[in-house]
Amino acid sequence: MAVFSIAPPTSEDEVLARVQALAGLPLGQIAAHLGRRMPGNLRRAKGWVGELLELALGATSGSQAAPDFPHLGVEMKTLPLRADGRPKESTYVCTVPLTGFDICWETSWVRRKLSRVLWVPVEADTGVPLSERRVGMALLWSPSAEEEAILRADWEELMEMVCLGQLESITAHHGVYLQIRPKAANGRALCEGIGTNGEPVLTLPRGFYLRSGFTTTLLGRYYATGSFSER
DNA sequence: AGCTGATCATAT
DNA sequence: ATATGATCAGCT
Repeated sequence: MAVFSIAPPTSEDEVLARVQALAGLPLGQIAAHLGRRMPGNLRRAKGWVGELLELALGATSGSQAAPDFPHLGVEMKTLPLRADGRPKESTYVCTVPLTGFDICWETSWVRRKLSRVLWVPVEADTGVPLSERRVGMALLWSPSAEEEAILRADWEELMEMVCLGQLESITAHHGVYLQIRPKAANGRALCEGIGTNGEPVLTLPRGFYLRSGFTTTLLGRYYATGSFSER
């Protein structure tokens, strides 16, 4: 079957209708419908599930630095779930601007990315074959005032360290909801950062991630007693 | 078992 | 190299 594309949705309601139609479907069925190859596992295809769902929903992805649904300002994130329904991984948000020019939360990349997110839970229990893992009920989310206040505090604390040349002392232990971790092809990948004396240095590229504890709480509000793919 | 640090693939 | 999509795997 040939790969074909699906037109971008024109409203949030359309996004929701499409993603709700996927709820309960196994990834193998979605992949077959879209003519996508099924990897045996995700070891060498870590982004496969996210790319499949982007295609299925009509996201105009690619590697452009834009939301998945640019016209709607909506970002889509898959959320891999353990057998018990809790997210098993943190969620990558965006690259950390290591040259320190992004100093305003209001206009920050993190805030823009997280302003409107379509969370799409997907079964990720390694005991279940990839093709049999099902899509869950999605959640279209914006941070509450309380959530944003904590995200902002995390971001400001972390970015202050970046700007002050304290990058090398930042570990994944910093931050309540947000953390900074390496985000690179490998340990030899380098980019420019700020050294301890303000001088340019080469360092490992980093990314902002949302802790899985945060996304667990997000889902918990909506899936308190519900089943995986039905509300 | 959960978490941190490291890594994999693809497009531009 | 930097953006997109993330998960892997070793250590505590």
